[in-house]
Amino acid sequence: MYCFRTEDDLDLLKIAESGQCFRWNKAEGHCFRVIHGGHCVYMEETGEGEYRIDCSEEEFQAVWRPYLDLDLDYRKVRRRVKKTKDPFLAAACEMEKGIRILRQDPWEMLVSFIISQNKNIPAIKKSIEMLSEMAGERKTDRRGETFYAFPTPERIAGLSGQELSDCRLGYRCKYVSAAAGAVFSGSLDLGKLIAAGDEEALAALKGIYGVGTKVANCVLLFGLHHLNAFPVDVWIRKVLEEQYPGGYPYEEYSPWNGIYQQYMFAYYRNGYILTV
DNA sequence: AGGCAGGCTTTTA
DNA sequence: TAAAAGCCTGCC
Repeated sequence: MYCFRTEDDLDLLKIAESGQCFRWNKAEGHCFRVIHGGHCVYMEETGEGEYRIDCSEEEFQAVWRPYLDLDLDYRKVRRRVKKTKDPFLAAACEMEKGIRILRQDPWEMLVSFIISQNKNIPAIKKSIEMLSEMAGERKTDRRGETFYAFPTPERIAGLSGQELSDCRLGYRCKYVSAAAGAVFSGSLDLGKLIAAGDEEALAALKGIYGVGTKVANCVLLFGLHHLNAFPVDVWIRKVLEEQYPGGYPYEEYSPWNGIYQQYMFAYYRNGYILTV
């Protein structure tokens, strides 16, 4: 059991509902069961700014501290937005503070966001769990409960069309296969894209069959931690049309456009209340 | 060349 | 029945 404090933004519920992660599930009380790679922990906010994770300090430092992106000050990110100049984004930041951009596994994000197209979040989660059960390593968490690690590219590349279809992937089966093949064969090196420039990484991702601009930007932001990536989906498209008819000031918010995107996405989808 | 309509699996509300 | 953190193909 490891406990830590932070004065910075960290709202587990908001993160769980933010749409960037699909393997956070509510356990008892305000506790979340989080699967990340081959790890599974229970996380809980035990008091104002106080948190508890059922792992060793070594595991926290090595795995969960980077995962939660605790070394970036999100208060500082929010403070850049001036209420007088940009009331919509300022309100979004204030309402949705506590969201952070997790450092998730690039491969898992690639598959997850390929699956996400034309699905709602419960359906996305179900497919990911089925895929993990089908091809992921079976493990046991600290409470003795079974969980399945997200499958490797090799294991997914080895699944038959029928097996993928059984995970309710529908027409996305061939996309997932193509991605697994590209990563397993080495023609796509996701690790190398972490340090690559935004444009280069985006182009490499879009080279995969089934990956368009929107999915590629989600992988950039949530899998490769390119915090300036700005996925435009149907919700953000509406935000841009309604709130920024004269254009959105990307330059001004660089290199954190992706973080602001998350605030706006959550704010708008939750039914925003703009108080000027 | 670049833009647009139509189709695609399945689940959810 | 429509919509869901879309993308591909074919047509113009």
